[in-house]
Amino acid sequence: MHKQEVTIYDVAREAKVSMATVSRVVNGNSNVRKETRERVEEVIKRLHYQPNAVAQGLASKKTTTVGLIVPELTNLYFAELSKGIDDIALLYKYNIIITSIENRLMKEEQVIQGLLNKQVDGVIYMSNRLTDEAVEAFKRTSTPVVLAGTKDSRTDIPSVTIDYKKAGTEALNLLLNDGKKNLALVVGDAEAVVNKEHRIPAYKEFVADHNLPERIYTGISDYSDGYNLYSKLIKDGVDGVLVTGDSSSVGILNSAIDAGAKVPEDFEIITASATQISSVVRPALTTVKQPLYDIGAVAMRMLTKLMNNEEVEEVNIELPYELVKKQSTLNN
Amino acid sequence: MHKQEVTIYDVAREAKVSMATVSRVVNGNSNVRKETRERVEEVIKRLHYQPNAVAQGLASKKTTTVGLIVPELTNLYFAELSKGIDDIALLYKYNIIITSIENRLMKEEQVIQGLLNKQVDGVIYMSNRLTDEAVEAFKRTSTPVVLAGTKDSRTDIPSVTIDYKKAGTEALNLLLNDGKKNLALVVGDAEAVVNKEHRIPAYKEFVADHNLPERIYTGISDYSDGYNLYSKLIKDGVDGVLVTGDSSSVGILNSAIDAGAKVPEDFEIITASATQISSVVRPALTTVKQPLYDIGAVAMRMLTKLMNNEEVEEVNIELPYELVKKQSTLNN
DNA sequence: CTGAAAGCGCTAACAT
DNA sequence: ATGTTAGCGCTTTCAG
Repeated sequence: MHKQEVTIYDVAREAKVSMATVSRVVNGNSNVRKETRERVEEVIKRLHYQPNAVAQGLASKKTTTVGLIVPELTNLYFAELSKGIDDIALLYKYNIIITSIENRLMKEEQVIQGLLNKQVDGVIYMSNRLTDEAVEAFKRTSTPVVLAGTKDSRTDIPSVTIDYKKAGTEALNLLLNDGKKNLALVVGDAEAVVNKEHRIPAYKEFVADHNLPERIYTGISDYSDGYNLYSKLIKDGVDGVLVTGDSSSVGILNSAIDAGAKVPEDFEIITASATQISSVVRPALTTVKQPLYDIGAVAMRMLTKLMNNEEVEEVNIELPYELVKKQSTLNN
Repeated sequence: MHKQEVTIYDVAREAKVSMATVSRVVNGNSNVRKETRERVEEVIKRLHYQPNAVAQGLASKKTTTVGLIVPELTNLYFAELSKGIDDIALLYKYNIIITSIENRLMKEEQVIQGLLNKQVDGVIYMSNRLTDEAVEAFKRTSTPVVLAGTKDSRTDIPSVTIDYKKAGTEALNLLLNDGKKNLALVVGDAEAVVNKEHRIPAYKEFVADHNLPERIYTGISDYSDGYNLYSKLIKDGVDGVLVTGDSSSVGILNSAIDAGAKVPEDFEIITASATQISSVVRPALTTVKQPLYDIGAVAMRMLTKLMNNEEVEEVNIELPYELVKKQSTLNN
């Protein structure tokens, strides 16, 4: 922030009107005579006047900025969500302050507080692990918050998701139909709400219903986690896996290939979150295709309504997903 | 932005000091007696006072916010750069406003102006195509700007990059040493500074020096571009390619595999920007491994110095890269 | 339709 | 070490 050459005051003086009138012109207030407006606009252009958004924010109590909280920047899952958010934000002229919470230099509540101190008009939270502290912080503030790709059972925070439980069950059914009898669930963070309350219960229910052994592997988050897990899966006799993470599913796949396994004949893989990564590997992975872009876009749209105190009929939106059958399953 | 319950004034009254003293405490100014400080801190805690960053910004002319300009959000190349930036930004307590310019709803200069209006303390620009308008905007402002992963010959804007020319030559040499004689260069945006002024000239020089045919394919940006290009490459007799994009190189690879080509025996591929994508495919791609995280981190560090009016010895930094030999080349 | 004036919440001289 | 006093640049009643 450096010297601001031209202020609203300069424009007012030059156009021989008051600051108030310039402000009206800048903000498109209709209560300005045509000639006055044109005169002011001419001066604005001539002087290259640009309003100071910080001063506007202080005076109006609106910053036209929203905060984004994401677990990690280098994850295509969140990047695709963010793109949906970004497009809608642009449409409604909001800027985005993005904060990742992978770096443990700052606690999550501090990150949220920092955003609130910056007076963001709203927040979109995308971490799948909604901590108690975060929930507390969200409850304390009157700033609207929307969860994208995650939900919370403790509260009524608005959210946009898919039906994770149904999607999981559907995927497991595909594996079962392909004749696989030893189905495992591979998850990253077992405490993540979506896993804990949706995917894991869905899996447990499924194997119980079908009299199958229960094999849940947790803490498998990245490529190498997945790669290293494969041998254990084989040792346990697993012949079909539903993997929540994208990179980890690819790790398992490559490990299987390297071990000479035949995918999908001997071993089937389905990933529960499809991004670019899972579509470029060979054999291509069968995936639960979540409408990531749409989840982000709908979440941001909902946030604009909330920030505008508009009526929002449904605050917990579930979007449709698709089970896309590729070559990592037999698809009988 | 909603009702702010507690202001600095409330704290001052409650602690029986002036606003100035509270401000000093909040900002860690040492000119406060220990007991006073503690009393103020107690009140701050008790009242849950949080400074309003917008007001601070207006009064101090510093927003502790930097703007990031990236071509697209869903590209791991930029995500990895951003991660380096983010980590250093966190360290120095800067927030990040991220703006992508893929959406043509707004012209680039408007995006930049928007950032400037928000009074960001600095800008990091990552688009590989630095337009004249952007350069003009950067020249007009006194807000520091650093280019990350790109440079500009028209101006002296600080930048952090690698030696693209040298890296390209080295990669081409590898292909040549493997016995390939019909080497192609596959680029995305031919007008991108890095391509136009570094990679393409390096390639032209190389093929001229070695009496090889010159085959440059431009406009190949994403996976399907790459996938579709392969047949043309084969028709042209190409047996080795250096590909600037990550997704497009994977597209070429998969297309080659699908066509039954033997990689690397019949056809070699090197990608000039390694991200996660190029390492999970099989055969794994030989890559020019750019230190993306470091480029981002160094750029952000440089920006902190610039924002702080500190001395910066070298404003055009080149970081070391590495040619990582994988299975898409013979590596003789 | 336009202007005057009072802030928004905080920082930064300048005094003391 | 602490308080006083101006603003920072803009929006927003409230008059007229």
